[in-house]
Amino acid sequence: MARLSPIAEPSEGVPARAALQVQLDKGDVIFRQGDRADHWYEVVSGVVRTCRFLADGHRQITGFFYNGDVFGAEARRYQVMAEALTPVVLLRCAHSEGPPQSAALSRALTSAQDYIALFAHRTASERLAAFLMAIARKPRGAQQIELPMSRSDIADHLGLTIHTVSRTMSDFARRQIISVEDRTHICVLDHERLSCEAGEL
Amino acid sequence: MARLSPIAEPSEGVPARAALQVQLDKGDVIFRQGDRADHWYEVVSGVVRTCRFLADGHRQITGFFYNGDVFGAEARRYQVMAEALTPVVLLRCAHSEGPPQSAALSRALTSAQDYIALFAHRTASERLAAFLMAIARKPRGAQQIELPMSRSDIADHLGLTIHTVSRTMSDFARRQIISVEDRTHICVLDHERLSCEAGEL
DNA sequence: CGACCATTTGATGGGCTTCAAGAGCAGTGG
DNA sequence: CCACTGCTCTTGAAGCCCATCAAATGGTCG
Repeated sequence: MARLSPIAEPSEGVPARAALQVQLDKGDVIFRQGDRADHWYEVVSGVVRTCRFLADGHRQITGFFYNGDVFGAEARRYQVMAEALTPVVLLRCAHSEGPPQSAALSRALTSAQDYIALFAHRTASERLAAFLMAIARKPRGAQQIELPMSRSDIADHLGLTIHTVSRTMSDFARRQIISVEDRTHICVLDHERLSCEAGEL
Repeated sequence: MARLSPIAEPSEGVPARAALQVQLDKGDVIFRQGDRADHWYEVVSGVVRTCRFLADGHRQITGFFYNGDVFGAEARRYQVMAEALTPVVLLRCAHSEGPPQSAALSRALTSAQDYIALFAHRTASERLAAFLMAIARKPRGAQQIELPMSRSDIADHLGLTIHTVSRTMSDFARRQIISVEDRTHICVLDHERLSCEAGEL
């Protein structure tokens, strides 16, 4: 599963320190909920998802991580499980070599708070639109965006059912806000109306 | 408004450093959303609430903080506003004297994730029950719990309306799970059924 | 008392979940 | 090549939960 390459140079912002470049296949588990949190990661390429399982058995996808994103910056134990959604290349940094930068932690905290805002008092349309816009910002600016995650992943991320996600996606397509090429590729046809749907008036 | 006392000793876990003890009245603003985050705080006594305003004008109460809780550990700028819900005594630590412990940050991150879990796929009963149980754990173990926050605060914290909060509270009382003494005091009559309502089967 | 505010309670409607079924697609094997 | 299987995704119909609209109650303060 994991192929390790020798020492690699971490990206800017991260002080020089031992960082191992790790290569993983689609579906590989990076760490599990409850494991001792002895490393934190930065995505070089590919997409990672983190999720946790709730008391009632529901799955909560807490985030999708792209190039440059940091995850697993918890202290002590991981609060979530991390999996490779596509083949990925990661930089792995040991906590022993210094705590995860408080910069990384507070970035995580900020995104957690943004994520909370997504839930409160927001309709399915608002959630999905906000999600699509966030994804659209991620890679290059092309209006064609790739959704490496399943509908089920999106639903578990947005706190909806796959039915509602699918219905809302179809609704956006019907109204020419997006067009659905296939399951994993959509085009944003009208950024303005999409951001309007997201509630950013 | 703020009465500052000389140097005080921070609580365990926090290395010796300059910490100012601050005393505030009910309603005082501790910091505002967007302010430069130059201090972080630990509650000595009283209750603090943090909130942010969303694009649509809605208010989101992101947390209530009791004795020993840390808030305002953001880097750069505060993401939320903090207010004294009751008269409070706080320890105030400057960021300049070292970053907020990554311990404090990751505690904040953990509680943010717990908070997210509260939102996803949970009914009004589950949310309110979980909230009441969290509050009940906060001070001493007495079954009488105090709610220094208004129904509106609770609603904005749980992503519900005051109507639903009130209705659900009445429903719990009708079913003898809690009893409502007055607006700010309730008793938990049946912890087991309350935790059951919270979804912790 | 009377004004004001927070809270409670009732009635109605809308949005999302749930239940149910069908469509599209990859893999397997005859 | 084509059934057959299993999966994800889509779509339709019905019901429930919560927001909304509306009004009554209770407490505080002048």
